[in-house]
Amino acid sequence: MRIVIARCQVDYAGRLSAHLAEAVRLIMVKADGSVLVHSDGGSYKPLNWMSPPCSLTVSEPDDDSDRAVAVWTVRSTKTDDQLVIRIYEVHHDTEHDLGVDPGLVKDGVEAHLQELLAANVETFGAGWRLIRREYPTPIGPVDLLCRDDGGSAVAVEIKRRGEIDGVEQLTRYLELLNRDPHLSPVRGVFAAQEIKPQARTLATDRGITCVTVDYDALRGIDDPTTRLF
Amino acid sequence: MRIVIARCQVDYAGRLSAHLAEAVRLIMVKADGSVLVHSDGGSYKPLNWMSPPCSLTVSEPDDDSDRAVAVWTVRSTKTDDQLVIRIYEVHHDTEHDLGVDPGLVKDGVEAHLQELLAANVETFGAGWRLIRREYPTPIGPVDLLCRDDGGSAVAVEIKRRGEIDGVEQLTRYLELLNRDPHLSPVRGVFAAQEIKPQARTLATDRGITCVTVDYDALRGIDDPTTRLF
DNA sequence: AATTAGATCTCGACT
DNA sequence: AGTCGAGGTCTAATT
Repeated sequence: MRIVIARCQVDYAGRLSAHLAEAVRLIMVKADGSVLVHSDGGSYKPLNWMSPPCSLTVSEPDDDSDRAVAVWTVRSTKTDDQLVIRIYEVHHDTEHDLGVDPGLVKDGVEAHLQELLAANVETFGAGWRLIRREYPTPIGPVDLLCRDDGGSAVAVEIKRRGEIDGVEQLTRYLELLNRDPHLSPVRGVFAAQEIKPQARTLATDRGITCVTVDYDALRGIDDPTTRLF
Repeated sequence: MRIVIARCQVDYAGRLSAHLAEAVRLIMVKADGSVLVHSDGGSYKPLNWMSPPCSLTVSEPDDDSDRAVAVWTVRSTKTDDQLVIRIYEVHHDTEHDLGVDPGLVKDGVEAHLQELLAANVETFGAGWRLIRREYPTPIGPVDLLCRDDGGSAVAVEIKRRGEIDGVEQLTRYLELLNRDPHLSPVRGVFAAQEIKPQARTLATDRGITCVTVDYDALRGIDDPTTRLF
């Protein structure tokens, strides 16, 4: 990885055109040839960048009036996207061998939440039983199909964050499931770590029960010895 | 901006939990306190990060058996998100004053395309007139509502890249607009710089006309003196 | 503050 | 290879 701190001007042309006026920025050139231009603030997103696969060519300015000490042109190999970096003053330029990264390990995503809830359907109520996970319907699988203590079918939609589109999705599933005489009547449960007020209102209005799930507590129930990493 | 190249191990706990095993990585600390951890590949997205506002505290490892030379804890000020970076070996550590960035200037976005097409509806055909931009419907505004040379109403949906969901959106608008006896029959035009084959097929199947727009040419028509930056 | 829609979205899974 | 959905989405405009 090459790290350059330089006064530069950047132009991107591709899916859109974007321009960065002359200023001091960090230019990161990764081992795969990708280039990132960062300012000293903002978000984790670079101001400008080129994704791999791409190639970097260094040249001198065409125009003698151009004060640039170097012009970097980064071209995408797949598309005709192009990033032109005019470098006016180099403050820092180092190269580092980072080696291969073992990569990120994630925990806590929706799939794991579904897994935990499937193994602990009594979270929704005593006497609940799981019919199956990913119960198929013509428009896609329902996260969980259960029977409550009274033997009634319940479709459960699980989200990390419960928003309005999740309620819409569950509503569509319920409409289809209720056409099946073996299941009908099927009611709905909307389960999420956090449910937005608007989503809760819509769900309640449609007779859907909202359940906020404590992920850590649930993981504790599932296996009290489980600890992070 | 502080640039550190170090052998490190990273743990994030917040909306999810994520872990990075020990390896050499770039750690970027921006002026606003935000922290980015990059590997020598992948995309512009860091492996792990903390968005501002947040604070960084440096400590020594609690456990004597921990070989770490330093432990950085980055805490979000707003949420209880936390990033813990255990540093085992520092390869590089420099600080740079970048100053304030003038910021990115974009050109070529959908809004500008809509503006240009509104001013040049004859792009779609001779004799076309604009009824109005952002013509309201109960499910949101249609980009352009026009009348063609024969006086028939035409709804125009504009996208930078025409994909299938854009055709679906236009279809919903057309269904609503055609309920209005003052407008009906209303036909549709799907305009984009680039239209995906699947979107084109669906549009054609529904009697929607596809128009690919040359943004640069259109800008030239609108004002021949206009040049980028 | 909350909501909506776009993003050079990115990223992964699945077909 | 294309399509679909989720994201620690982020971001900005709008209500």
